[in-house]
Amino acid sequence: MTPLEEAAASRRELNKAATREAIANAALNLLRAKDISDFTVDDVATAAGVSRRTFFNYFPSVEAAIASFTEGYLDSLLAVLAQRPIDEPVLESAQFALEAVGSPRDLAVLAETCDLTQSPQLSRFQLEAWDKCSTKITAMALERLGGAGDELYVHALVGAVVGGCRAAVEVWHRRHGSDTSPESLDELRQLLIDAVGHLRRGFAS
Amino acid sequence: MTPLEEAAASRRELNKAATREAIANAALNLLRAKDISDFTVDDVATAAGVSRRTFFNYFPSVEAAIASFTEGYLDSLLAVLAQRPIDEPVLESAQFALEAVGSPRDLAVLAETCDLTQSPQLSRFQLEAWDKCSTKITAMALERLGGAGDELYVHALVGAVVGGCRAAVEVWHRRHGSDTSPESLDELRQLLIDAVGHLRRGFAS
DNA sequence: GTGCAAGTTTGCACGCAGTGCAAGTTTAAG
DNA sequence: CTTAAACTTGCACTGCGTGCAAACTTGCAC
Repeated sequence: MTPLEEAAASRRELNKAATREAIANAALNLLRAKDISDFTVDDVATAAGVSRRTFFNYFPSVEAAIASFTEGYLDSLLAVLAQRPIDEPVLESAQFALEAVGSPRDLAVLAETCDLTQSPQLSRFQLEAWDKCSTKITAMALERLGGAGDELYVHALVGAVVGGCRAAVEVWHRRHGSDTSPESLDELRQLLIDAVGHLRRGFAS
Repeated sequence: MTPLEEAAASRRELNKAATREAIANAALNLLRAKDISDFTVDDVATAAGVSRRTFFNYFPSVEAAIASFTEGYLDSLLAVLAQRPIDEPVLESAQFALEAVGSPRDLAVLAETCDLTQSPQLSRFQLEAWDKCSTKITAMALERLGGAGDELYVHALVGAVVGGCRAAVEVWHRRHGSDTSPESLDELRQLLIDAVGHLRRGFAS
């Protein structure tokens, strides 16, 4: 276990991470089986092998547990983005990150949870995940520019990119529904890149 | 009362609309006075002069009542958009709508609720309001094009526009905080238009 | 008007969400 | 081994959101 990649790998941290994952997975599995309104926090906690109270030590609601997968994917995307050279145009960096992001597994879970998002409340948590991502990217971009860039320009650019990506996911979902086969996921990735491509090209219509 | 503007103005409809407004205003007034976690649905209902149960006949939560103002503003924007000529470029239509939208009152309330949005849950409902707006605009655009336009292109364009507008509101809020004076609101409107302007111009950096 | 049908408000009751608290259990470190 | 800090758990309590049925209001026809 390389200390650089698995920082802070004390037993405590490992246990916490494992518990968190167990809870999130338990929630996802239950959501796969039935509607979110047909099971309770108690059910998730029991399935994860922890008490109801412990569940709330990790997530404020079932919805938050589910949305943690979306957050995870977007955070890994952010990590790629953070390592791009400073002088690379932002939209190129975005396309690179979308292309590069790790195992198809992350993208697959994003796609699946997207399909499983039926309830309004869960939908709100998913929106929040995207919004948190926008905030982080904007902060990163502003920090990199060090006060050189126009505030509105940067915020609007990031907002547009993230908005475009959300649109791409929605288009994919309309077309493929719950199909998370590798080919389907390839198209999702392509749609994401194309959406950013439209931004690069500008909207002339 | 012109039947064209105030459609379905039966006594029933009027009463319902009045009650709805009373509840939303009661919620907003309470939020002005204290943190959202420091009052309950009961408080809002009492302030609005209805029973707790009736509150829930109109809104599923206090947050939804507050977010109804944002929805109202965005819907009025949508109404302007719907009346633009079909051949006008979308981004020009958007700028026109942002410029034209009615009384500064609507914009003022949007700005104020934005400043009052501290709690994560309220924030989620606000995000939902913007997202509903995206969905409606996209549906309108697709219907207008009648299958002629590229699905991804339209979705991405709308997503980018709405994302950019949200960014503009955030920038304004960072700069002006809770200042909803006419001059401040003028700058908000200008930021919104400039954000769409950046999209028209394309992001070249 | 009278009366009826449809829509609206309200109280009641129930299960569940989310949180503070304090007592128990596990881990890290001297 | 001991001790402090971190983590888990049970308990209790407030408030949310909803189904239901009884009142009440409105619209419409006779």
